[in-house]
Amino acid sequence: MSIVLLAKSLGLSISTVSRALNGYEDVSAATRERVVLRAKAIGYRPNPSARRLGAGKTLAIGVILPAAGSTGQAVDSMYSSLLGGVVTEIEPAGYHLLASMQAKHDAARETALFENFIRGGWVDGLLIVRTRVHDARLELARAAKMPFVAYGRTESDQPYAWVDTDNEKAFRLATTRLLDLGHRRIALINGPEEYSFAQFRRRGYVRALASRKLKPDPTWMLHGDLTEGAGHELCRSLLIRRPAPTAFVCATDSMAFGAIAACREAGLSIGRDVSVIGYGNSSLSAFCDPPLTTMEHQVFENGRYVGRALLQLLRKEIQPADVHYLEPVVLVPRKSDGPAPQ
Amino acid sequence: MSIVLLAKSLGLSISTVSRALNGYEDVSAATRERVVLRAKAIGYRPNPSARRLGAGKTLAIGVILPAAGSTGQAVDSMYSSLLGGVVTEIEPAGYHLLASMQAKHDAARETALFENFIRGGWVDGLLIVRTRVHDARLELARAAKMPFVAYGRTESDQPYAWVDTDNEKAFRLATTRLLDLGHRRIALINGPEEYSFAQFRRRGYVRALASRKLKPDPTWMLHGDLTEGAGHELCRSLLIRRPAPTAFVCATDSMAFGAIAACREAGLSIGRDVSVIGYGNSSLSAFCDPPLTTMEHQVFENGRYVGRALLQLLRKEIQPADVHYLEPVVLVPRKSDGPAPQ
DNA sequence: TTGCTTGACAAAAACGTTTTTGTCTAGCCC
DNA sequence: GGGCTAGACAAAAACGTTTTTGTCAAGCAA
Repeated sequence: MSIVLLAKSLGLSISTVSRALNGYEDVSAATRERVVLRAKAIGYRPNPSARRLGAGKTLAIGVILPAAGSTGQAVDSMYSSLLGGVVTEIEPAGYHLLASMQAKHDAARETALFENFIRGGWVDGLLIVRTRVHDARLELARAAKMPFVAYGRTESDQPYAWVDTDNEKAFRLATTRLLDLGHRRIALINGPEEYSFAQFRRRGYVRALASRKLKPDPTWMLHGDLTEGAGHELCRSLLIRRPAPTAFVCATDSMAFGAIAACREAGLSIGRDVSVIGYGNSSLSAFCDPPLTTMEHQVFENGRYVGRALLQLLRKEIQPADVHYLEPVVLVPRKSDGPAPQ
Repeated sequence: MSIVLLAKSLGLSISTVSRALNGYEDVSAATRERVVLRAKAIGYRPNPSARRLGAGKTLAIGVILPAAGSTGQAVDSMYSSLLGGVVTEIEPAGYHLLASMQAKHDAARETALFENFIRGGWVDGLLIVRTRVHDARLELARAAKMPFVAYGRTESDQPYAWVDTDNEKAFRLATTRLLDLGHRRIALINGPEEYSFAQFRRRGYVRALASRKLKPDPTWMLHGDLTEGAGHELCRSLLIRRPAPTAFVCATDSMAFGAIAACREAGLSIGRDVSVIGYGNSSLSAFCDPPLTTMEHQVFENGRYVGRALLQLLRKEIQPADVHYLEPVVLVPRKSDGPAPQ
């Protein structure tokens, strides 16, 4: 009954107070000021639930966090920074972030959860993270006319809003660097292949090889979870081949650390006998031994971009097709790679 | 108008339909079943906004994510797993997680944000993370009669619900292990001292020393951000002292990795010349070189515990004083520590 | 029979806003 | 002076539920 009291204390009608507070033009400047002042004075805060019902808006952006790895017991830590960036932008506009989580790596359950999210009227907009090559979520969101921004691209014949890292360029750069160092047997330790980022990375890797007339060997492009364990396992399986790779490009720093462990177990010196490049420029990468050559990835900033884009989409200031932000990628050279051994 | 249509299609009143769906006793079993069936058939989903307004509940749990480090540009990655655990539990009960973020390390702004969260009617309950020794947030939540669970203890004369790790025991175990290995000059590389966990860890360290009649030296207990950079810096400042420490107990694995880097730069062999113990059992700790001796910390599981406690508090099935869960801590011995050098 | 209780449902109020539509006055033009 | 417009505010409807209160018949005891 709060706005009622406020209106009463001002001798105005509820509607005038509401319109004054929401900045409508049909309230005189003097009245508006009086209302705003009094509202502040008595500490009036519009009830969000009532507001939502009245305006038909939820003032919330939804996101479904993907579980990391196959155990489903953790969330990829990258997302906390992404969400931090999003919240930083949407919070001042009065929006909040409604987080759900996908318990397991299960596309069907994920779709159901997603549909509930959309259809249930929980949110005004969506953040779709970790896109797949073919991603049913985009179609669902579109069908429900729910504004969204995808973090990562996907295959779609319709325009849609996306923010992505230039994965292809990143892996082209990394692979080219290794080629320039004289490596010819370069393996790719990639993430799960259903995710678009893995496809882009693979493409970058393949193109770098192709530009030197080298034929990429599919058995040297492996996929696994984005964990140290998977990196370790995949690297090991590559090292026992003859001839073995002399260099590894990894989908994340975590995988790179796993690969490094495997190389070390095989008695190889990192940066001399074998080269490893990671991705993400995690805070650790500068402090490990040897410091990891990796690719810089500004997750927090990307989150901010996503947040701004979502707000503009909600206000219909822009169209989905206007949101195509490809984060430039920078290689951070350190000591985990070096000239190819003879 | 959805429930209206559903009611109409059944020839029942809105109230009966509502009560049937919400499991009230004054609806006959037959009618209830008929309603539930039809609701499912026509895909009826109660509008959350209306529900919130009608019931005076928001069906949301609020959390304010603390920024990591002093830059405020990232969120501590630990929290994504904690939130994952919380969501896993509250989701099936129809609750969602509303996330906000604290842009900078600024207690005043944090309090304002927090108050808005509580007073604004955004949430039914709160998750208060990274508690301080004196934490204004608890008083605010209590004053607003908002149920909450604190992740981490604090100094308070009132009972409150908390879930915490046994930080004291963890650091007692770690320090004792080093003492057993013959170390006498053990330094503590701790987190920011305003946080309660840092106090508990310090206490564990001090008590372990005291139990061997060793007098803890305050200049050997340093505080810093929970980052590799801080761990590196603090460790360096300790290594130039004479006599220098032969062992380091660190507040997080990240700090430990930083400390290890500093030791290596000083030409020390980890596990031989110097011992380092971390905390958190991060996925990396098993794969680094040498594998890191650390303490196991089940963040996801703790999140689940928090989620369950929150639900029970909201349903008033338990009192805040009933929620006192101290996660047992286990030391995971690996290779980053060893006998004290002569 | 009367009165009371109980079971099953319905009517209506309440939740606190926003939005739509309405009213009234003053000013202006012809 | 009549009609029109614009400005400023008010009344009332709408949003879609939940909750409170009401109704009515059947059953039962005295």
